Amino acid sequence: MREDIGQGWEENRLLASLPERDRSRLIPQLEILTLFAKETVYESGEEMNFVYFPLDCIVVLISSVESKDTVEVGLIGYEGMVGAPILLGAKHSTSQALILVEGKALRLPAALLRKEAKRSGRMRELMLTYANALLAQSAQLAACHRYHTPQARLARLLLMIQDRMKTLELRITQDMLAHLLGTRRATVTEAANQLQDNGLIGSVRGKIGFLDRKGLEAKACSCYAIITAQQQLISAQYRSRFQTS
Amino acid sequence: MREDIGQGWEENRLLASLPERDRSRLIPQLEILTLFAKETVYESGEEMNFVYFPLDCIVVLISSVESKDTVEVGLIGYEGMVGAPILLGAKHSTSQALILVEGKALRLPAALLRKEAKRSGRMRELMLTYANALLAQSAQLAACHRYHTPQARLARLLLMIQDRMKTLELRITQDMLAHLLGTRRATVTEAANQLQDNGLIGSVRGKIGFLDRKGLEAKACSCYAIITAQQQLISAQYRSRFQTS
DNA sequence: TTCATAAGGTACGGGAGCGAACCGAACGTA
DNA sequence: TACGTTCGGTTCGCTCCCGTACCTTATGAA
Repeated sequence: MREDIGQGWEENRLLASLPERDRSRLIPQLEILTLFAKETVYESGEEMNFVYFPLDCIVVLISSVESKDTVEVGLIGYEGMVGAPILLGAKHSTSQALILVEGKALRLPAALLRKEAKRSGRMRELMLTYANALLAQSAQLAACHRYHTPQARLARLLLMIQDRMKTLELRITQDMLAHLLGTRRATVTEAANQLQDNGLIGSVRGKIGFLDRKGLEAKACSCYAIITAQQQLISAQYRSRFQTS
Repeated sequence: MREDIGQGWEENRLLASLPERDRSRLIPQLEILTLFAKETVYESGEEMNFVYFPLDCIVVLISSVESKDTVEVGLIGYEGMVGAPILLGAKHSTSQALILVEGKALRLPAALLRKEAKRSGRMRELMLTYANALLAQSAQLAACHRYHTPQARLARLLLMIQDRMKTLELRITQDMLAHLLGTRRATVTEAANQLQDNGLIGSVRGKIGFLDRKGLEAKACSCYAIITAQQQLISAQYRSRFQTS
């Protein structure tokens, strides 16, 4: 019953939802580390050597058609893991994984994940369920980026980020937001200023403060509710299946 | 060594790639049926009671934000299966699955798939690998729909469809193509006429004929090559892992 | 043959977002 | 304090695509 207290696994919902037996076998193999904003976890096409369980950092999955033409296709925080496709037999990442918000994460060598997933059916099922959430998210975002206004998408994205943060201040540049939304920076500026004029956010150089969550939800497109509902459905599956937490 | 000849499983690459033992257990449980164009296999949010292995039909996965605002997020033919998320623990479909091209498919009750997947690690791995291809496809299409011109996307889509057909004549309306590309029908008309003027396709009421494949590839966006390469990588994994076919 | 319907062609105004560029201000680093 | 760099605000013309609408023609059932 060794615990390695302070590792912080309780902060990650996937790890916290693991059956006690599986988790205690996993924990000693986990390495805690700090991930810094704008660092790349996986380059597109690159081999995935580790999986990461975010504790308080946020990672975004990015798909691109040219080096500068990019869009967000997934957002990952403490509720999930980076590298889920490894469980699907993938060796190489098909998208870029970028640190959006600095913070800590636990990482595990891909080979060990494969071994443990083979051993424990429950652990495998749990993580596959999360992979399903990623798939649903990607599909929804495809439609979102196609149809919704920059402002609605910005509001949605900010809400999704905020859900994965503990503070009310987000360190991010409009340039980065533009890459995630697949628009120009100037478009983000306009959208952000509108939100600010409505008192929903406070936007200053390199930072965005959350002022009025309800108001943001009103401005956000329906995709926010859809994606959030899907993720909560997943969480419910965690609990109902494993009776943990 | 019963064979149930004529079931047609050889036509589906996933089934054909299964280890002989797994396949022979699966085949007696498969039911062959004809799927008709414009039929819905799964409605979005609906329970998935069966998985389908297309033989010569083509199914498209559609994501939507409003009933009329839709985009294609995945295309499935004889190389894959409809309902892969069931393997990820999903009960309900998160996207609509629509028959794009009429044809035959083999279907299997979801419960039986779960049972067989639990029994055979190889079968599970094979199908998860395909799920990974779907994930990659969805992500790539998100960027594609955001950045590429209607004409390039139309060419890409037509090529992807043609890859899954045996004939050179596709029965499809421009209205349907518009739904898949997430544009107006009028936009499809213009794009299709341009392709026709270049002698790449023959477009008549409700039908499109493929005239110049190389030419189409030249007009298609890079996403065609990217998605195709990913799918072929998957196929390579089938073979290398299971030494079948 | 008739007729309703489905499918495609075309046109028009309009607006949203693009690309590019420039400027000023804030930041941090020496 | 000074300076280079990063970041945000703003502008310009422009283009592509949208929404809408109307018309013609093919299709197939009555």
